Amino acid sequence: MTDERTWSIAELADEFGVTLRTIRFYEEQGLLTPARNGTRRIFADGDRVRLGLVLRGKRLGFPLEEIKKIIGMYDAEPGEVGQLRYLVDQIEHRRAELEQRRRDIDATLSDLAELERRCRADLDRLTG
Amino acid sequence: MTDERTWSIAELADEFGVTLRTIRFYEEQGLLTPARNGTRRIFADGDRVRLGLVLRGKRLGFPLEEIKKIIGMYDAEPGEVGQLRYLVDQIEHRRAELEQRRRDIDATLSDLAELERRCRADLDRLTG
DNA sequence: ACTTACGTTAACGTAAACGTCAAGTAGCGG
DNA sequence: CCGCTACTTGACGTTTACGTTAACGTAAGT
Repeated sequence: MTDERTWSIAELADEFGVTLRTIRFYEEQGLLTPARNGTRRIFADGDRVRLGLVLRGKRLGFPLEEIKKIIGMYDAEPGEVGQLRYLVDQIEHRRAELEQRRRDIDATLSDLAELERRCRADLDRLTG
Repeated sequence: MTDERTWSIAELADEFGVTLRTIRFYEEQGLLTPARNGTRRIFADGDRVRLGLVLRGKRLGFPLEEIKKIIGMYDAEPGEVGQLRYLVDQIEHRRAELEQRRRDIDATLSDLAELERRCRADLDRLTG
């Protein structure tokens, strides 16, 4: 059976290390769509997962608008053939983008490694 | 001999696909420090490299302030032992950050691959 | 001398992603 | 009923990273 547990806004904020304002803002932007009990927001497991995806996107430096599109791809209905082709196309696009990022990261890591090597050499020289 | 070629602001902007305003802004923020001929900016090879580093940092989603610190590490003087230790520390910090990013990228790529697999399966089913 | 190209500073405008009050509501223990 | 706690919706403020005029200088081509 599916996990029936739910969370309050404060619980989620606490768990993910964000503020209440942030979560409300994400809902306002259509990134989250929690249920309601009266006016109170009720977060189900799916909402939790989505928040995780949003924050992962943020760590990657994507703007929220981009993140929204990416997450949107996850829960798109199969729909018709044209939509599916379009979606596959989008996926390719994102993949290329991410692979470029990984190259940038690797280049930077390589630069940092070289820098660290030089630093350690200097340290060895200075401290004997 | 070192490459003595220089560039105008427009040449650099063109080469890197940014606006003049962007380059001027980067100078204002201390990310670039081109020489001058009167009021005109003269960019040497080092300035070009720095601009490349700035833009790579941007592709990675770092704010300019962070980028400034990172680039600052590249051309820090060896200096004293304490500074070197601090620098090595900083490098470690950045490295950890970047490695987290790479994990996020790999996770996302994996998600996208799974998504694409499902899309292609749907397409196969629909188109025979 | 006039235009065109290329450059300059100064200053105001803008969009994103929240922070930060302010003012109100809803439930619960005492 | 009182006060506390957790929650709500505005609404304005803030920072970052530039865009966008405005107003001007300079040097070359015709």
